[in-house]
Amino acid sequence: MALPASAKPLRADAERTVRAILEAAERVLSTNPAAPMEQIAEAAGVARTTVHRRFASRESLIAALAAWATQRFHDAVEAARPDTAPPAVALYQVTANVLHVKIGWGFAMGALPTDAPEVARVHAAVLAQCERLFTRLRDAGLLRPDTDLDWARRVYYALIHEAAAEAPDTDAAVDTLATRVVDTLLHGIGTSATP
Amino acid sequence: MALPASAKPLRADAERTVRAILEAAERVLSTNPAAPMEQIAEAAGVARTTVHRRFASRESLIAALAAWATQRFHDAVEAARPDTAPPAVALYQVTANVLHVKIGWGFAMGALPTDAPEVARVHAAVLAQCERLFTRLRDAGLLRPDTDLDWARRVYYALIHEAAAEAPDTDAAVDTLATRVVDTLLHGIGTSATP
DNA sequence: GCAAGTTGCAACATCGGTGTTGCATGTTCT
DNA sequence: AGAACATGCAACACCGATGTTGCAACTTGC
Repeated sequence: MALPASAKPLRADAERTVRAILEAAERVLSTNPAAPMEQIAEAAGVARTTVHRRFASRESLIAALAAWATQRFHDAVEAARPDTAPPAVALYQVTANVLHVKIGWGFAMGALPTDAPEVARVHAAVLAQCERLFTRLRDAGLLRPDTDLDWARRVYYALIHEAAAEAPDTDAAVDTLATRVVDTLLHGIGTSATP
Repeated sequence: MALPASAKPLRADAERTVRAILEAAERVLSTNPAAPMEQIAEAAGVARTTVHRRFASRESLIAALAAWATQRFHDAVEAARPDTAPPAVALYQVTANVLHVKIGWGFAMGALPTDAPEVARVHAAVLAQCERLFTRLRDAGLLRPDTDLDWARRVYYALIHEAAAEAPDTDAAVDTLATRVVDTLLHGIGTSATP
C-alpha cells in the first residue's frame, strides 16, 4: 500500500531523504515512541510536509520503519548460515551479526507492533531458524538434553537485547559483546557446573 | 503534588475506585501505552470524569501508577531480607517475590518513564540492594570472582522480565519460574562448566 | 436520618497532532 | 538546457484526546 520501496524508482535525491527520515524516526521514537511527526522531520532535517509526501500517514511510516529493520534483521541472521555452519560457530556469528544491526535499529526491531503480515512472516521465519539452530546445538551436546527450547530462545533474545543497549558499534565492541552473550547464555554467571 | 495516597483519608468507596482505576490502567496501558483515558475509565467501570476527579491529569495518573508499582516492588525486595539472609536463599526469595509483583504490574514496573524523584529514588535503592546481594554471592563463591556485577544485574533483571511474561500467578507457578530464573542466571542453558 | 462525600451524565472549551493543498524555489537526470 | 521531480513554506480543515463545570442521584459514615 504505502511501501516506498520497489514501487517506483525514486530519484537519488529522494532516496537519501527517505533514509534520513527512517534513521531520524529510529532515533526520535526510541526515546519517545509517541513523538509527533514534527520532531521526526526536524531530526531528519526536512519539513514536516516532506515526511507526509514520502509516508502517507504516521502509520505507514511506522510500518516502513519496521519493514526496513526487519529486513536487516533477516539478512543478519541469514549471513551467518545458521543451518549449515557448525552450530557453535553459527551461534556466535548470528549473535554478532544481529547485535550489529540491533545497535542502531533497536527500537524498530524490538518495541514495535508488528501488524504488517510481511514483518510478522519474517519474524516467524527467524524464530524457526533460531529453533533449528538450538536443536542442532542440543544434538551436538552443547545444550542439556532436557532444555526448554522456547525458554532458551527467549533468554537468548533477552541477552542480545541487553547487550545491544551498550551503544558502541565498533567491530571489536560487537565481538566483545557477542562473546559475553554466548558465554552467559551457555554458562550463566555462576561458578559451578550444572548440578 | 497529585499523590492521592496520604493526602486526605479517602472514603472506602473512593478508595476502591482508585484501586480499580490503577488496575485498569495497568491492564490497558500494558497492551497500548497510548490508550486514551476513556479506555482506562471503561476498563475500570467508571465514567471518564471520575478518573479526572481522582487524577487531575493523565500525567498524574501515570505518576501514581508508577509510584504504586514501585512501592510494591520495594516491599517485595525488602521482604526477602537480602542483606541478612544467606545470599543463595536471598537470591531465590527476592526472585520469587519480585516475580509475584511483576506478574500483574509488569507495565508499571518496566515500561514507564520514572520522572518522579520518589520513584527514581526507590529504583536506585533497589539497584544498590541488588549490587550488595551480588557482591555477597560473589564473596560466597557462587559467582566467578571476575564477574561484571553490572552485567550480572542486567541479565538478572532481563531474566525476571522474561519469566514474568508467563502470566500465571499461582504460588506454585511463581516458584517454578523463580527456580528457572535462578538456575539460568547461575548456570546458563549449556551443559559444561565454565572453561 | 442527615450531612458530607462520590459518581454519572451531558455539555463545553481547548489544544495539539494529522493530513492536505498550492505555489515558488531548487535539484536531478538526460 | 529543459522536463520532470523534490522540497520548503504557509495556510487550512479536521479530529480525537484532554480537562472543566454544573447538576441530579446515590452511598457512606456517624
